[in-house]
Amino acid sequence: MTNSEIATVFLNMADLLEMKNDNPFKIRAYRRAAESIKQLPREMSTMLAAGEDFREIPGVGEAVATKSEELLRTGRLAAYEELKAGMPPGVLDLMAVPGVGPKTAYRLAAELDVRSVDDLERAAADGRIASLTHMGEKTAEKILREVRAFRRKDRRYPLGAALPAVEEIMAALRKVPGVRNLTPAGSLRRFRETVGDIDIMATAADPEAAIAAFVGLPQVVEVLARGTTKASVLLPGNLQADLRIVAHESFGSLLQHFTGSRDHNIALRAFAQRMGLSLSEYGIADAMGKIETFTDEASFYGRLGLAFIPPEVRENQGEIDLAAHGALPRLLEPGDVRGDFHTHTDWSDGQATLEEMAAAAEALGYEYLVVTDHSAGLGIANGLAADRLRSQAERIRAINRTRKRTRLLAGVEVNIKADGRLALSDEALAELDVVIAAVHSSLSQSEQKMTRRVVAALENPHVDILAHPTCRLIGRREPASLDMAAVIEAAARWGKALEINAMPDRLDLNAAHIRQARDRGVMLAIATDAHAADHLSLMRFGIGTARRGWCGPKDVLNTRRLGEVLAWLRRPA
DNA sequence: GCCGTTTTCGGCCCGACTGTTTTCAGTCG
Repeated sequence: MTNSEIATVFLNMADLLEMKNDNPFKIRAYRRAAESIKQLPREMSTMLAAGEDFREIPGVGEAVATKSEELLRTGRLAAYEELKAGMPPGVLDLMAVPGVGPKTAYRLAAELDVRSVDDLERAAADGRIASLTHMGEKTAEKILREVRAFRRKDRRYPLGAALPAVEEIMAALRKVPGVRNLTPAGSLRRFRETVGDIDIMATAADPEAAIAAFVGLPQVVEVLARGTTKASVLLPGNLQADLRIVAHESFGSLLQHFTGSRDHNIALRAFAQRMGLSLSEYGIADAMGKIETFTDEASFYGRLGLAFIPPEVRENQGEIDLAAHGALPRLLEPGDVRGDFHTHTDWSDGQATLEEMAAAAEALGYEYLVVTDHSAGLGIANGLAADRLRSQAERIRAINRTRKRTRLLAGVEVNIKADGRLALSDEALAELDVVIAAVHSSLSQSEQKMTRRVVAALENPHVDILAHPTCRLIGRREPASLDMAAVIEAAARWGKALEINAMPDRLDLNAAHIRQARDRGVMLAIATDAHAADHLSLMRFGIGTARRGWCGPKDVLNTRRLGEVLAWLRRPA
């Protein structure tokens, strides 16, 4: 049973308890524990096998620890089954519809025998919902609208699609006179790999002009709401974007509030409360109720005695305590990056020539660019066998003689075959500056098999970096089942680096695994997997993901100078 | 149910919006 399955059980328990009007703080405790479990960097099954205490997990105490263990050992939870048995069937499913919470779901299930979203739509359409006490026509209409939107709406959007959309909108709004402080908020600002909708905040001399410009953008498909300081629109693909024009004096607290995460804000308010202060989006109130306002986030956090907390780590994962002690790590910044470790050219399936890639790397000011075309082998277009690889390395050396600013390193992305052997001989690999190894096929192997396979590749003394370790494609392909703790352990033992693949649809490793690897002292290499010259600019997605994994410059290989990188590559096997 | 540089008991984040209501409950972020 995975962490996310366990978390779902506790979230469902919280909903069921809420339907029964149980103690709201108990309900919140279950939700907090679930959130904490969902964000764990390690599988609870692994922790159980290692004999670790679940009560070390924030928000998890005696009860949740025992229940988690029961779930892991038996696959069921008696208390949960009992709770469900006392409730109308299907009641939890109704809550998938926005606007239908536990109380509404329970009433509809109990009083109208609504058991599914389909039932819900019928009950809303035929007047039964409107006939209930404390509900009416408007409630029924809203539910009907939400059910239909729910059916056609894609849930979350990949950051790689949302971020360019936001930048386009902001570029247009920047041209509106008097618009200042344009900043994205929400999960996009925190660099989550997917976002639910887009939130943009700004101050403006003439808010209504800013709103008018926003709803008038050419990419707007539909205007959902338009007020004097806030508007919501639908972009292509049903992506919702909100613009909020806020007062300048409260911009800091408002941006902080709308950046979240929810859990970070809850924890921050609890922290403030212990100081006798009360937080809201409008500022910080003292015991007398006097509100102090903040024009920027740093002074808002500062008033609480906290260092500025970067948006990427605002997930209630210990950042508040560290900020209170001035002990937050300095996170990686774009200017720290000196090169890229995973790129393709037209020698295999890339689009650009070696020279074009070198020129693009120079334009970025890189000290080095590692060329890692695919190896020959199973299912990979135009992969290089040993002889072509040798020719490419010669060509690279020739280019290095003419270009001084960026050094090309000869590498390969060698395929890890289904049995864990590599697609190139040790002799061929030995001639190269950098070897990255990656799985590309047989992705549905069992966890044991896949783990053994990847660990075997890491064990090869010529392999330097494991690329896109889980092979996931966000929204399209689930990660391969892989015991990441074992992979990290292997990388630590043999001094290998793990890749943070910066392709926005990969972002692999993910933030939780990055933090786990970093905490274990494993080197990380951020790489774009570029298949064209302009893909080198995707590095920022890798940097954002590394920041979500708490990485600073020393945790990341490509912050090193060329000489240090070459020394690292010669490390003893 | 969880948790402790105010507590092992007594607290637990805050505000807006909506709809159905004579004062508030539910939902959301």
